[in-house]
Amino acid sequence: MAKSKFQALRGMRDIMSPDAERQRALVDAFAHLAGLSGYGHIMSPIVEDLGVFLRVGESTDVVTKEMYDFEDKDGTRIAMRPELTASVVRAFVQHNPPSLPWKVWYEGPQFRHERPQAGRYRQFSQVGIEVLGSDDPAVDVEVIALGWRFYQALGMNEVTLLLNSLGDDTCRPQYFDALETYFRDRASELSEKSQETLEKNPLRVLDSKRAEDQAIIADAPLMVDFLTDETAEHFAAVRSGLESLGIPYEISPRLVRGLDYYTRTTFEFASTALENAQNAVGGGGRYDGLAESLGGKPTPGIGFALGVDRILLACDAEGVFPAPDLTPDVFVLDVTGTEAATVIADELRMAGISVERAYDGRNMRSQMKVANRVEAPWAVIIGETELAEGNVTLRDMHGDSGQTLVSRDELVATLSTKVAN
RNA sequence: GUGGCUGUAGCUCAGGUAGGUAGAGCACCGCGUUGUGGUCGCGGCGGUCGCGGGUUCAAAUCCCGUCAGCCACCCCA
Repeated sequence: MAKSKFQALRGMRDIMSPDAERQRALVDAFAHLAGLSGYGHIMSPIVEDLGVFLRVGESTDVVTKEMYDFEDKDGTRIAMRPELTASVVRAFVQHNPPSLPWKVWYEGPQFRHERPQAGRYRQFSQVGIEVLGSDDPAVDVEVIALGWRFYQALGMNEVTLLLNSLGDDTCRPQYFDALETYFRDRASELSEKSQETLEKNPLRVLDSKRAEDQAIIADAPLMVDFLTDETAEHFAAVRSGLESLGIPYEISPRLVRGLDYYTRTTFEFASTALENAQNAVGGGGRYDGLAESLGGKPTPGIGFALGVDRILLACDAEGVFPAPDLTPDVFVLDVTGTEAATVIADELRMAGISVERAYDGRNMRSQMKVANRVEAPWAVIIGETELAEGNVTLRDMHGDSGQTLVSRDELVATLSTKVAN
């Protein structure tokens, strides 16, 4: 490593070309799909009042331990968003959109102060959607399908959809109690860590990966056995909808999610191509009580967030969705030392032809080497004799058609045709 | 947050377990071709061996600390 006085903060990194272009292409693909389904783009602030997030996850590490929060210059307690659902719901409550359901998609960085690992960064990026104002199971199906179709659009095949229902206000408390009783009776057999988790939220004990907890978790009561008729019906409608779309899913009765606000339908997308523990490439669910807890009218909501960085890692593992090709159409060389290269490059670019060129008055051999390195299929050579006669030399860098003399007036037209092919 | 592994040129890595003052391949630059690339040949640039301290006549090499990355736990996207 060359010595440099500063480096990016822990868990944060510079995403450079061509990875940055690849990430943008991913977001473009997502925006396209979301647009096809009638979702509008929302760009919300990166920082919010701390309270926006406190309401949504008081028993979660995301909110209690990992949040980047600080006091603003006027004393307000603010936080860099650790997730986007809360921000979007805050925006929904604030603007009270007249026509429901309100459907939005988003993309952007989020911050969590965790110990970094591959696929887990302190600043990470997600794409996602949220729908507020309808609890029609068709909405659940549309949301899940959009996530699924997105992975497909990227070429990913090794994604598993895990599905569960966490119940609603009427049935969840009963399940919660049953689970708490069950775990408390066996607390001594649980790992120390799980005993702590039990105090905060018995549901989350189900998430433990510690070997000593597995036997107890395996026999724990299941939410599905506690669902009210109405909730069970909703869940059945969601499953049936997914089946009619041919979207495969796996019922995962112990799937719980990281944030407290989830109700009824919850789901996670896991990549089987990722071998490490960071194999969840997306997740989401219903949060029918969130709008109300942020001061709005009771409004059902559902959404998901997909981890951009992890998706890209999974794409690498599957060998799909490569970075976009940045090869220029044309490379302009100049040995006259005039402004001709500058002018011609500009003309071509304005005609929609991508152009790279040589700088610093290097000799022709060097310029050709650069043209070769960037793999431009065409080279425009500006020399003394050509320039004097109002011409330019056009060289085919790939094929064997050699090079021809082209009048400067016809260069743009000639190259436009060639590049189009 | 806990434990472990790793950190040498832009990249991938050797050297470290017998301390003696840094190497390879690729990449980059130049020459062979005073206006023509890809191959080949020759030459060159490039590192205070993550950082700080200690032991020693001498440290990339041993010791301590620290920072960063990775792995498991945790958490979750």
